Amino acid sequence: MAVQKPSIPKGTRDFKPTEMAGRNYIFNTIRSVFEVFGYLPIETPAIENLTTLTGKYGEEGDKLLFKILNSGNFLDGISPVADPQLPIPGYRELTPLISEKGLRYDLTVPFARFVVQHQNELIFPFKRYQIQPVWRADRPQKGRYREFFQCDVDVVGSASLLYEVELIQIIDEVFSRFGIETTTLFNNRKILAGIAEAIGSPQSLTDITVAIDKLDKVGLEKVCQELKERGLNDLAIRALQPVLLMEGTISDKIETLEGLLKNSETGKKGIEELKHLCSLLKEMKLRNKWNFDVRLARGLNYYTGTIIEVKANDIAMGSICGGGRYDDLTGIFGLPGVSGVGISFGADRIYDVMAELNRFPETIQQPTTVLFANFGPEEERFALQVLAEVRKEGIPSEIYPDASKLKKQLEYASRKQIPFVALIGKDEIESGMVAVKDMNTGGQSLMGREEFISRLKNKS
RNA sequence: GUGGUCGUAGCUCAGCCGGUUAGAGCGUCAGAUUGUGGAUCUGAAGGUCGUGGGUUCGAUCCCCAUCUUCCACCCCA
Repeated sequence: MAVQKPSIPKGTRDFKPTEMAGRNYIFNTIRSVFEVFGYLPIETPAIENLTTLTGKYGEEGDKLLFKILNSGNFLDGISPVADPQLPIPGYRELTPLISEKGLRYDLTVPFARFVVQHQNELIFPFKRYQIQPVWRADRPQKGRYREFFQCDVDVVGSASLLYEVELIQIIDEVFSRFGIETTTLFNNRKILAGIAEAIGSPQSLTDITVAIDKLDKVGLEKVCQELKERGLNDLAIRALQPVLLMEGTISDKIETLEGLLKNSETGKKGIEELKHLCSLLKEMKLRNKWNFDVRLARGLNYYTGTIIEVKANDIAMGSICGGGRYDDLTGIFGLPGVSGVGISFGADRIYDVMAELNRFPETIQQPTTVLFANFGPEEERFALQVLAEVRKEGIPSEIYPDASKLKKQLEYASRKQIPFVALIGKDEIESGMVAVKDMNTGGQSLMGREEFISRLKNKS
């Protein structure tokens, strides 16, 4: 058989030990912040029933779902070309027949499913965190992978704005610990809905949000042009101008919106929530910036209230954290009227930002503390005993597998950044001492076992 | 899904107008040095030129397809 070139699917990556050190540092930090705020972990399967996933992320989202072909003969019982009289079904019709499972696209929808399924066993408000990979059949590019980790915190079973505040505090704490300066932008879907109402086309909420989301990128003119293409009339577009051009402090913006939305109940509710949130946040003394931004839209269509997005200040990268409130995500699974709010940290993007900004602490690598050199079968037996003692003390240690030249053994230690090498040869066995070489200074000294171990303990 | 881009040794990259046996640096391995790493020197190994077709007397080079990389759009973490 011809050897095949080893490869992994597009948009996926292998992680070497040095990279894992950074990744674990990120996961551990985020996890410990989540726990400080009283969230508990759950996990859900990588694969879900396709019916759980489809239709939750909009039409675009459905296209990005990885679907799993049914096991066995997935064509059993369906034969689209057997009868030439019948029309050949499109992939939309065919997909559910040959695939009934898919890889999860995010952690929020599986969580909603989880909550409904276990509703009688959970304590509400239910606060959970979840750190697991998700998959999207997207085309890879900067900061975009087909397999990546999300770190979600959500709370369901309460509509309290206290949780919005809590999530923004979590964001602040996480990025402070990472040393990344961020800006947390938020908006409220109810305000966007109110705007759509106010300009007389409530049905074009999505079109409006998608278009104005691009304002920073493409400018006012193109946004208006796009709105026109999406079917908005000139009057509506003109009515939208004050929103698009809105500047100044949060209270300035709120004032503008109050004028515009005075006839929209939904809009007024949104403004009220916004004001409440801002007044709470003002008292929190956060270290990172935050701001209200009407132009923030977010495409995920299950959001109904506050929406949140976080960007790193010093680097061009998509959002590194995002989320919002969803009033009825559990409704589709048969549990209506349960409000939830949550955010998701993009661990892989955070890694990229940390790497580029050089924010990883030096101490995250945990290399072996001591290597026992190998001088042959006799010495090996003796070294093994000392090694066991050292390991009993919890000191990461290893022995070189064969009696290669010392040069080679030391080089191995040097490359693995192992700070100490224990040399136990015939002389040492006789005297009961250990020769310890300090790889940083190059110096070497003889010591008894107890001193040896306490020396390693202090250094490790 | 749309548009563009990249692919030559483990890594970073040369390779002239299409022409003999595809090169360099770094790394790897061995030795100089049989109980002492990082330096130096000597030597060696390592290539389906991403893959598959095509044009040509002849293709790493030109054409087509495909995979992969990176980037923009869409969308998003």
